[in-house]
Amino acid sequence: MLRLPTRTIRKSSLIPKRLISLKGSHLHKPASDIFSNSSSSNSGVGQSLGFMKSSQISMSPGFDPFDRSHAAASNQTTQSRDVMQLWSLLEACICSKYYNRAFSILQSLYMVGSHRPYFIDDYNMYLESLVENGLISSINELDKKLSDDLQNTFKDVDYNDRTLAIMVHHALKYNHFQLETQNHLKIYFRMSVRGIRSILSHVNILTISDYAALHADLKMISLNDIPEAMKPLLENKAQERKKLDREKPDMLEREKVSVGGNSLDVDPRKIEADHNKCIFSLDQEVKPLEKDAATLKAVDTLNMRVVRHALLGLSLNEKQKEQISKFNFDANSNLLNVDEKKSLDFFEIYRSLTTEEDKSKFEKALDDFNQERQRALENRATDAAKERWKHDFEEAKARGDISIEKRLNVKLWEWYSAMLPLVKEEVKLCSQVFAGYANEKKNILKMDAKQDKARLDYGPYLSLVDPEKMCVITILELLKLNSTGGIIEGMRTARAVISVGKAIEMEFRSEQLLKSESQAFRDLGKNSHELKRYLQRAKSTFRSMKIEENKIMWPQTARAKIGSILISMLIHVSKVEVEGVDPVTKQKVYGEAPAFAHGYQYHNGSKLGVLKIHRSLVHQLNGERLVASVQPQLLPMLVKPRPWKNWKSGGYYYTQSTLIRSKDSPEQIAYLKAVSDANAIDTVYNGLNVLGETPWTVNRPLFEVMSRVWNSGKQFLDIPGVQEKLTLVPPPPREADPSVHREWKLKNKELANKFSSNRSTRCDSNYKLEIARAFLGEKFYFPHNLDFRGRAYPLSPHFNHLGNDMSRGLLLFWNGKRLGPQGLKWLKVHLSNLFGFDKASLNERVQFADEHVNDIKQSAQDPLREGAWWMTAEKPWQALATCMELNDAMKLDNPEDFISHQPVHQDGTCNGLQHYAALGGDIDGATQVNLVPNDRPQDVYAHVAKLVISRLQVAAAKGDELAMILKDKITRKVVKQTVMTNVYGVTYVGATFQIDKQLSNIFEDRKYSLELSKYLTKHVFSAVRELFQGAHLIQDWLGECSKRISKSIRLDVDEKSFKNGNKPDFMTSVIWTTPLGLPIVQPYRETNKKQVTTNLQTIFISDPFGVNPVNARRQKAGFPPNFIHSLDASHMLLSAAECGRHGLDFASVHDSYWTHACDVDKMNVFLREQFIRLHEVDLIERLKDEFDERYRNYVQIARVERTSELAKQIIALRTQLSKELGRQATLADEIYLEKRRVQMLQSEDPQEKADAEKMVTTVSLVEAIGSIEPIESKKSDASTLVILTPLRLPQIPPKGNFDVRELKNSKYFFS
Amino acid sequence: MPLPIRNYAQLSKIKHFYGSKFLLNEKIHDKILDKLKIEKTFKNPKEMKVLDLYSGPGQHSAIFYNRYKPNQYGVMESRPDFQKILKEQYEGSPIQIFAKDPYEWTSYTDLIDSEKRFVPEKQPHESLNDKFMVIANLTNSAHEGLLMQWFNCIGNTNWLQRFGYVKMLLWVPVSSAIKLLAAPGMHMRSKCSVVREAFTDTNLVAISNGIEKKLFDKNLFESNDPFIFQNEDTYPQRGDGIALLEVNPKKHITDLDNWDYVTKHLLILRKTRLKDAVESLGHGAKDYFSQKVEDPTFLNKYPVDLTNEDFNYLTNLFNLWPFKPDIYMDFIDIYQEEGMM
DNA sequence: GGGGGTACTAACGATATAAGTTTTAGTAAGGGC
DNA sequence: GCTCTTACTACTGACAATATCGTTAGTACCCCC
Repeated sequence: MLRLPTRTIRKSSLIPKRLISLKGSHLHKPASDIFSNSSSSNSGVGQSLGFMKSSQISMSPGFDPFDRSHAAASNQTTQSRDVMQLWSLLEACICSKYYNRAFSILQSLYMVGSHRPYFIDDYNMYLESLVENGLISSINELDKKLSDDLQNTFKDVDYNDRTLAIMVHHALKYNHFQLETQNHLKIYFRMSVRGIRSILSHVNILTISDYAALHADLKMISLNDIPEAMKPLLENKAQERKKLDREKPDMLEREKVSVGGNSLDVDPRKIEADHNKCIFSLDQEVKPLEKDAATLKAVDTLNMRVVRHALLGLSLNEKQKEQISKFNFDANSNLLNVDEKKSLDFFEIYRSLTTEEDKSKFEKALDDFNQERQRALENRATDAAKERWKHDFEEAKARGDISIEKRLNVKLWEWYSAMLPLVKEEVKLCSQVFAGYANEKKNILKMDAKQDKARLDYGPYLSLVDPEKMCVITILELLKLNSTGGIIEGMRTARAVISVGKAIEMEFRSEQLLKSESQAFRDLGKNSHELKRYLQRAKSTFRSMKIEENKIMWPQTARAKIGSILISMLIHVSKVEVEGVDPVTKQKVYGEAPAFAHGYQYHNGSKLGVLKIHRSLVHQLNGERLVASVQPQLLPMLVKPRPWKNWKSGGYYYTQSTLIRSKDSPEQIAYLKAVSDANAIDTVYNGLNVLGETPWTVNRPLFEVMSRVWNSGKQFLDIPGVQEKLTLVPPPPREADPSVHREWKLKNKELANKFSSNRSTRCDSNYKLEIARAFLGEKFYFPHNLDFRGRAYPLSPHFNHLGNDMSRGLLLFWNGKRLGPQGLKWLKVHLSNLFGFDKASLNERVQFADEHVNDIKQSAQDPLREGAWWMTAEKPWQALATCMELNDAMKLDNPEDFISHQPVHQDGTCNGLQHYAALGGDIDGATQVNLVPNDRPQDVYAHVAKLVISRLQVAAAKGDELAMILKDKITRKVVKQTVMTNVYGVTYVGATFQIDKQLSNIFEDRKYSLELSKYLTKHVFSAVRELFQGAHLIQDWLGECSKRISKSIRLDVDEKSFKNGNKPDFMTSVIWTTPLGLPIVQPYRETNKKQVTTNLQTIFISDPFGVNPVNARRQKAGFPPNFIHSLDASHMLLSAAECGRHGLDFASVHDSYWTHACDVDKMNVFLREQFIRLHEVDLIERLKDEFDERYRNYVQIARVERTSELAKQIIALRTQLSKELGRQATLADEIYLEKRRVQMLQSEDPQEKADAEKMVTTVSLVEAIGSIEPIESKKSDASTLVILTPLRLPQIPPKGNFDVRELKNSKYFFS
Repeated sequence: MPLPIRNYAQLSKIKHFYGSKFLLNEKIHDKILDKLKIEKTFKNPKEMKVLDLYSGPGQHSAIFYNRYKPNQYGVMESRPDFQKILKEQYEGSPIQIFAKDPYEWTSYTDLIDSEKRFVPEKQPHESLNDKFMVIANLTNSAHEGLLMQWFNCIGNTNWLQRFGYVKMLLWVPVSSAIKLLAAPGMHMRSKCSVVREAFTDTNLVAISNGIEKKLFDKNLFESNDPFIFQNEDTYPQRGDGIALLEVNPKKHITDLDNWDYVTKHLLILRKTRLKDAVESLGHGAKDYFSQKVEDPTFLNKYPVDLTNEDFNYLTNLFNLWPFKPDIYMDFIDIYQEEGMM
């Protein structure tokens, strides 16, 4: 039973602490005195973990979530949308060099008042482009342009230091030794707004030469003024110059490169040969990306040699040495090991190294090499695909191949070749239209005029990316989308056009980045190796800056439009050979048909636009390896991810990712940005960076087993077998009963569904395997970001440790650690857990493994033997990996000496319930989920099952028939899923369905089993409720809070919200701050989808920048589980950071934490400490305080009886108000008045304040009464009055007296 | 002895009408029957059998029975409040009450084939069955789907339509009547009106007052001369008006699957010239049809203007196309996938 | 020359579509104590 | 008379989309005063 020292008692003991921390006092020492260990030594953050700082920021009066900071320009939706569109169009026009149009867009932007303060950024972008593209031919011209623009056209705008940086950069294009130039420069520096350094900080405008000229030649700036990252480069440049002046550089001299202090002498002739070969191979295989790629290539070539020599300097065996010398270290031609023969197993080499010194040398070299490869990888994908098609095509042509079944790539090349001229023509037409736009339009034919009008819309976007690339992207995207969206042989048009548009945009972005990068660093060519380090650092500074700078996203409509243009061109040109049967002659007929066709399908009476892919092509696609078309942004990384520093800087190098995957919630981003800018969420970044920095590799033996299974094409474990084609049931005769027709339809739907889900899992497995193959022997990383509740996910979606058993089995930690005695034990426990034997004591689990030692051996040695033991595991692939690991270890004389790479998991027992139990203080509940120390793990599910059984027995005794039938059928398994999902707010129906899934195995009759399930669900729910009483009270409280919040109104509400009279749109979403300070905004709002006309059809999409009314239902249903998830996410990040700090490799799947076997004990200590740290504060109470603060002065709508005194007062007030207004007063008026009152109350002016206190509004009347509960009415008829009341949240439910600190010694908390 | 008939005041006391609407004026029912002259089809009404689906309170059933004294008159009603009043009124009378759900196909097979409590006479599909008629009230807007399915059943000659071309008197919402009766070229022309045109001769027998005639084919009111009754004689009074349709099934083509595919798809692009609209029928359809259709002006028509004859013609061509797509693949399987990104 | 009105067009909103029907919550009524 | 249960009807975001039509708002042009 629950003992109830009420929350108030507990609260009083907490008050002093809370008061201090609320004030943000530095005096407050973490309560870590209790644990004198290192866990809270993390300076600064301390006990508050970030919550206080962050929550204060996001509630401060100056913070407006709908301000432009997140890309919206003001709280007026339409305006922000306009700004966004103008921006993206501006960018597109500038990049396409449509400067006239760009200028007129600037003028439009200038008109948007709220945008004014930021306008100069846009102008700078324009100016920079003018300068870079040589459209300004003298210093004076630029001066004149600037003064014209800023003094006349854009009067109210001032330049900033960035503008000046552009001016400086421009001036330095001319001979800077001339006095005039120098004078200009001096003037610019004098004009500086925030000092010379501020001008010079624009490393993405000023080049090294610029810095060099200013510093070395003109002595206008001192070295200290130059940004840190640039200094070494500059110094080097200076030296180089000197050298250049002195003598011609000696090529041979520079072949002496040193790595890690080891000087390597190399035969110069050999290197020269390498060099040539390399250039040759580059020219042959891959077309240079851009004109200055040649320069980069030289660097790479040098780098290659460095890497090779570094590697050869290690103590390796002969075979390895030979492999290394044969391996082509050119990053571009060795993106990934597509061809296994050529590949080098870095992991194998690394593993064979014996000394730490060798290892670290090796890793250094590998990292250098991988830096280049990562760059190439992120930038070369489309070219690579195209080259492959071309290659296959030419090969086929050489062979004289004319077979009907052309190789896929040959076809693709043909389409590409046919499509390219069309695209080029269209691009040309677009630029003609723009030329016309400049000279004022002239009248043409009506049809053309319409088309041209459309071109004005999409033209700027279409001119940004090389037509060749656009063709490739279009083709690849469409192939990739085959059979998505439930369409059997095709895809949804809407998705296709958006995907293509998005892919074009992505390509544009990374191309931009690369282009500006190589531009910025173009003067740094042939340099020594040390410099590369600096260069890399400078580049990454540069990149981060560039990426962050980019706030522009193309509007969905623009994506859709260019996507549809490209797709319709492809539809037009792509043909496949087809065969059919003439229905009359029954002869085979051959012909040609479009490969893609646009059409429609109905679903529930609504139309759906589809792009069908021709059958003959679909067949071919099934056989192909499509790995080539995986976007590099979706692959693991070869180097450590860019660490998270702020909300949009982290992850891949050439692609922007945001900290939170927000699906179109500007509100969420605004909160995130505010706290990120205030550095209030560093704990989050820390945790996330630990996850990203864990190096992984592929488990080769396991891969080989899978590979064999895969190639057999047969179904195996969770890999579905190859399936030829979908065969549907023939239709029943026409006159068959309608029910038969219905059955037939259902049957076919089911078949199709099974087919496509099989296809997609097989396809998905294929992706996984192919990616794994490509990463065999590599060292790689998973960049992570968060979902909106703060849960971490790897960015690379196909292959990662969150994937299914197969993906997980394939992954190993790159780093190895000696097992030691505990490690061996944990490895065995791990195996036992993977078999589902996880509710026994640790010793029993070890014993389990020991008992199966022969099975382990056999599984490891002959995994594909019929009926091998590992296949019977709950998670077979991981079990096999562990068997192999154990087997290898046991081969040693002392298995404890084994260097283990296998991640060992520790899973929370129903983690959601663990958090609930801690929040609610349920002793029973806490015991059941192992928060309380015990000598063996508790099994909640079994316990609930027991409770259910006893309930049923009681009911059965009373003669309840259903109970009698069920009472012997209840097992742990029946209730498991329901108990688990109960925490996540599963609905009654959902739970019934889950239980039915279990019961239908026992009971034949579907209807009957459903009835039983319904009945049983009730009992399971109440059993869980009983066991976790406190937890459920909290769940209810959370639900009630979110319901009230999402039905509340902000005082400065938009008038538009009241367009439905007294039934306003509710705009308030539930927002809270996690213990780590991450603000969570529930993104559940009504979607406002609109039709957008494209070339093919209209598509139905939502505008991501709209601020729509909240979806109260989802807000309510989502909050309790989301809150818990935000806690488990916080716990995970805290644990990650802690593990990282202690040098553990760490990974997590939400509530399953992974580390090396030997570190499990340490990790367990950390994670328990962090859990305690998290829950030491009364989180619920803090949440209520936060809500009270955040939603202070919000009002809600209620109904009271008209006969009540309050109602009479309000009616009187309203009558009076109406009289004053001369019209019927509305709720909006009342809110306005209340807003005035609140504002005046906060006024500095004592008179005003006094007035406000006297002021009476309808809300203040309610406030005076206090509670309206006695007169509140649920009915909505004439007897009730609709009134506004202040938002009040319900009282916090009492808390049980479980003390979370007991957890410290509970070894089964996670196990 | 005639069956008792309750009046409007009595019947409107019923608690729930489940979204259905009924004409509850005895006199008007009589006038409508006068107008219908079902004797023309049922030469000897005393030999006929009538199945009255969703009969509601059964006022019209009793009126019909009193007038024609058919061989068998069954009402099928599943809604408790109606069942209750039917039982009170007609239990033990010649009107048989079947407490089954007319929505369920099994209700019919059970009633007719298993229980054999109501067995209509099967007649060849040549002319209207003169021994069996269906009356139904599908005025609940939720039943519109069922209405359309029943029309499909005429095409498939299954369900009650397996007993021959069975005349149906259907009470439907005015909106459904407009949809079904739309002629080529009209605003509301859609597949279901093509279905009606293809499988039946349908007349508008009676309709609520206050309906704009221009929503119907302009000839319809002249040729059918529907009886116009007052909304006040219906219950519940709120909601849109209702209409009575007389549906007479007729001979039609049997290649329904292809016909269905062609019609359905072409009517999506109802205002796109046929030459372009056909492309949505499959890969390369435009080429095929441009080549096969002989009359060049035909391809310049709009799908919305086509008659059922035209659709039959196109279906025929489609059927002869060697590269036609698999029409049975023309569906979407449930919404799956889409992970997080 | 200016203002007002008209004509045209873009833009937005509404509606129908097909044809097994579908959750889920909230409210009203009814029945049992 | 009260509370609890049941059943019906109201939700509709999964008409998880699109073609078409009608209306409105905006703009340009012309004519008249």
